[in-house]
Amino acid sequence: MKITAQEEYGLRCILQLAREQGNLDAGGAMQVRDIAEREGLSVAYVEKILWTLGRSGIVESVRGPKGGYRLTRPSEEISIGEVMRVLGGMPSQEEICSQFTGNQETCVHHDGCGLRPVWVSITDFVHSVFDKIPITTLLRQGIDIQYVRLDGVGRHRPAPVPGD
Amino acid sequence: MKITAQEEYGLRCILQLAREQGNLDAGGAMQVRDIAEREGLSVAYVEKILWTLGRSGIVESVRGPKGGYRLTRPSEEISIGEVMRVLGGMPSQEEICSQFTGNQETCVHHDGCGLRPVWVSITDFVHSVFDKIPITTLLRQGIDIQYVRLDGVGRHRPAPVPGD
DNA sequence: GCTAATCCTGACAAGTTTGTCAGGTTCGGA
DNA sequence: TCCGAACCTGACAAACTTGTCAGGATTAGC
Repeated sequence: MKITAQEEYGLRCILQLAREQGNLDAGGAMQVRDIAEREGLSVAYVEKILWTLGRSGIVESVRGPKGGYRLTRPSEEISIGEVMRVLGGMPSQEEICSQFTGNQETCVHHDGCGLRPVWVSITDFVHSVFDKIPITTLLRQGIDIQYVRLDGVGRHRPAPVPGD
Repeated sequence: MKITAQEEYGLRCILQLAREQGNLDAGGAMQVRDIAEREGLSVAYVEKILWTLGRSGIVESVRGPKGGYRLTRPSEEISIGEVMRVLGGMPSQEEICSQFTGNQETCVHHDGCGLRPVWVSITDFVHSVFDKIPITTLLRQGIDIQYVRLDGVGRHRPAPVPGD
């Protein structure tokens, strides 16, 4: 399970915008050059990444001199899962079933898990977790496992929930 | 975030071994050819994957005629995270910090999250989740999100748990 | 101790991802 | 109105991943 370079850098760029969001005037934007400099990336590469993010509506551009990029929504409302999906790392359900079927035309898991490849199980799961985590979590602390209750994972019957 | 082909196929091979585990005599093993056939993969490729798994002690080989592969431990004791790490998709902590630093020599996150790239936060998190899920979960049902209680992820204070 | 079945392993071609380049388009301000 | 700062975008070389190939090493059974 790998984070692609685009995901890493895309998230970093988004985090730069999130940090700056409070400092900007209404209508203000952050320049690609500044982001590139702070992250140690080339301007061309940051442009490419921001273009991808822009196409899907997470960030928007302001053209012309004094232009740049900014988030379209408050950073608290953007989830890690959303950003990762946009950056191409997380394939959608439809794409999944056409991959990883080996040499045969149809999925070969005759019994047990039916047609679902392992892929789907794991990706589904990761999706549902990261869709619930806002990017601001990464600004503060990384993702703290202590806030995820893992009781019952991998068992058939949910373990009793200790009175919270 | 991508599952690599090796992870997908490696997990499938392990699951084949796990399914067969009960049917085998003590000392018995499953042949590469059978696994390859059931998964629709080439024998050569399955050999390569099993060799990787063998090197790290998750499976072991029996050479000669009637040889093959088998798990070294009961399948309930093998976690998805362990298998994924072995198959090369999940880099260890040490490897992580030497990657993804952009064009500069040192990590450029001056403030906020210190030296940790986004990479580390997310990978740490995924590790700690998958290390708790045995591979047998994939045999039964995929990973059922309903058994993972996500309340509070990404918030500072855990949300109340609704009565089960 | 042969033989054949089976695992073992390094080298390599094809495909994908990564990051750069070069040239375009838009638009605020002198 | 024109200039230059800044975003926009397709094409491409380098690096990595994937899956195959060919030949080698081990050992059960005769």
